[in-house]
Amino acid sequence: MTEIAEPKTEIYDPKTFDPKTGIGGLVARVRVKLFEALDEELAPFDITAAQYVILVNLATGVDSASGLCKGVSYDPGAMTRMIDRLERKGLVRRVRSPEDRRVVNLALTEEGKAVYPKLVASAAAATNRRLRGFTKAEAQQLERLLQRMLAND
Amino acid sequence: MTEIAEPKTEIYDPKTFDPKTGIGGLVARVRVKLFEALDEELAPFDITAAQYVILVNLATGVDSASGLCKGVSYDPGAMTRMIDRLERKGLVRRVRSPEDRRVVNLALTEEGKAVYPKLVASAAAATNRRLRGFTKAEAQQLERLLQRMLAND
DNA sequence: TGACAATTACTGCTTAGGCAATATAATACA
DNA sequence: TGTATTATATTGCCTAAGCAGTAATTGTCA
Repeated sequence: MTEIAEPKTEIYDPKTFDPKTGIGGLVARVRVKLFEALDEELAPFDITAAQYVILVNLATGVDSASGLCKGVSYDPGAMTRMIDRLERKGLVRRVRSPEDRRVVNLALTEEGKAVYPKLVASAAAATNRRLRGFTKAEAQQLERLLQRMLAND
Repeated sequence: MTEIAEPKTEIYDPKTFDPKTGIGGLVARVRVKLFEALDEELAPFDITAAQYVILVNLATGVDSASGLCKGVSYDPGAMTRMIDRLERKGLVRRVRSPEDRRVVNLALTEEGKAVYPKLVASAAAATNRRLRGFTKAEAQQLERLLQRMLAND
């Protein structure tokens, strides 16, 4: 019987796997801490971490609701309401696209563009707080490892 | 003027910080992917990833609602209802504590104990899927880096 | 002892995301 | 051309988490 060479990818043995210290649990807890720190830094601007993520995407090229949904794995319905909130705050503008009349083009307003750099600086500060004690090389290595996990699709 | 020696911990420069590739965004997206994989693996058992986390804590020593809240950074009200759901499913049992009559002691039912190992194996499989291409050493290094981020309080 | 504070669990209210159904517009193609 | 399929955005409904307020119990300490 010819066996296909199966790559050895069993990092965790299901028999001995410790769910408390597994990477899943760690990632979840780190994410909570990072979002807490970010919400704290952004509170003076009355912006939540979730809203900040949307603004980042709009500031860096994404210009439609469907593009946002794909970029941040968000439900279209939730996205509509998220944009409602950002529009009410005067940070985002909706403009029906002339080329494709199904799409609503999104863009930061002048006010949105004005606060954006401050939000980014706050995010950097929040991240730095959590990375206390890290060298730059360690932070970059962490980035690379996480990017490889993301790439596994 | 005497300056206090400030440790150099500025991993990210607020001026040049790229929010798209920052560790915060990466962690958030990796977490989404891990939870998707976990939900998928747990679907046959009709258990969500969030419920699984609670069961893990109950199986590994935590025995009260307040203990759970501390362990998983969860709101007490949300926890009450989470336990309601697990109790309805017959996986968890509430017993008023005789020592401290404020607390409700929690424990896995026989049925809960019976499925638990299968859930853990599913979680290991879900994690392994995301770690395809990783060596064991790389996975352990990722664990260490995440643990250090958690320890920064 | 007795008054006050802290802890634990719970309930109502609000906010917000996921899913399904819908309307509109664009695209494919027979 | 006309019809079916796909894409985009929106709305309603359901679920679930956070927050504030409450009741019961325990701890503190003057």
